[in-house]
Amino acid sequence: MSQSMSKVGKSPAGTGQEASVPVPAAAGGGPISHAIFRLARLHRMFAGQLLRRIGLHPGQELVMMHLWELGAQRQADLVRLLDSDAATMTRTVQRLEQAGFVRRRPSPTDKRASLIEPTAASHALRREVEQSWSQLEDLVTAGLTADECTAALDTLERLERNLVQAAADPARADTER
Amino acid sequence: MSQSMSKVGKSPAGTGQEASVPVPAAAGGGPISHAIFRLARLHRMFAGQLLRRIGLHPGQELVMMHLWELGAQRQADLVRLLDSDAATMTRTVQRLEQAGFVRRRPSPTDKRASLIEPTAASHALRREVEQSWSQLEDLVTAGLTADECTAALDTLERLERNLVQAAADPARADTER
DNA sequence: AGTAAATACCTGCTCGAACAAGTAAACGTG
DNA sequence: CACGTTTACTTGTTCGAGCAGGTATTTACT
Repeated sequence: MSQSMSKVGKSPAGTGQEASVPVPAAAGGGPISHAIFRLARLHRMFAGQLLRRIGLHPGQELVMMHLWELGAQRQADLVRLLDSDAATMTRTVQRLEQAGFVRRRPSPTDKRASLIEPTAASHALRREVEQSWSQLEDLVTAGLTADECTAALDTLERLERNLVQAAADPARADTER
Repeated sequence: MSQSMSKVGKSPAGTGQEASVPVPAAAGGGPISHAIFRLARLHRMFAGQLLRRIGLHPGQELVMMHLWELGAQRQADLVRLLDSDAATMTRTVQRLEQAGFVRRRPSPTDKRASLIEPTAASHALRREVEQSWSQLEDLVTAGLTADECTAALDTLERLERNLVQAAADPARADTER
């Protein structure tokens, strides 16, 4: 957390013009991009903060949530579920295993794969993780009405959709149809 | 990029109900948080994609932009400007130096500090970096009217402000006044 | 059956992010 | 001037993320 948490309340209060946190200058081009960047940073920081108390590192909680909800999964399934990377998943699972939150069992049908399942010990964390998530949600949506939340969600998803589409398009645009 | 870019267009087209990308399940609690998470991920992915072609790693471009705009800075100033970490900055600067985009000069007034300045070689990148930023901005705001952009920016900043405040508050709430 | 291609994982490497310590220089105050 | 504190940076470690191979298996096709 180092910096961020301590010196976040910048504005000398009065100008009423500056945004809220860092980059007063170089952000000129790409205000939205920059806002996404800052929001994401703060968000990750808080999530990390919350998770740290539980004993998980950011990212691991997503794996656990999926395992708790869907039961044993192969790593490849987790990769697809989290839209993550096979290499990252290998190491994340190794660490979760070493931490005792997860266990590996060879797949009965595929000698290449192994099934990852949550341990009994991990279930003790579930409530805390879910609580942290809703706590984070409360923080970020503080002072927003239900309607405003919906609107915010729409906005976020709209931006997301743009990027998703941009990720799919580039090749097409003429192959498209 | 691995996964994300390739299998991003999920929905079998027709249900019209599912959001757009990963986590169909475990996201229940904290829809906004989750949306922020996904958007940030995609956004970082694109930024990384763009920067990679230029020869910079995500994060380094921000340092360079500040240096180009403000001229030589001490590491401590960069840390404050980017709201980053001193340790991270040390290594980022080392890598930028090694890559030839930055040079160190001992501060004339403070033997502890060194001034970081952009090299001539780095200036060749400036245009490309700025172009990439606006390209990313275009992608993310595709199909949005100016008003919608403003609204989106407001939303993002609203959420950001909530987190900023939450970072400042915890101790207070009674000390507040 | 026999071979080429796709899959499931693993390992090594670079990088940013964050925490913990540690060193050296600059300050502040008595 | 001496003493304690703050400041500027460095180094070491863990972790997620992403890229580039590398090895068993499984599958698809001829």
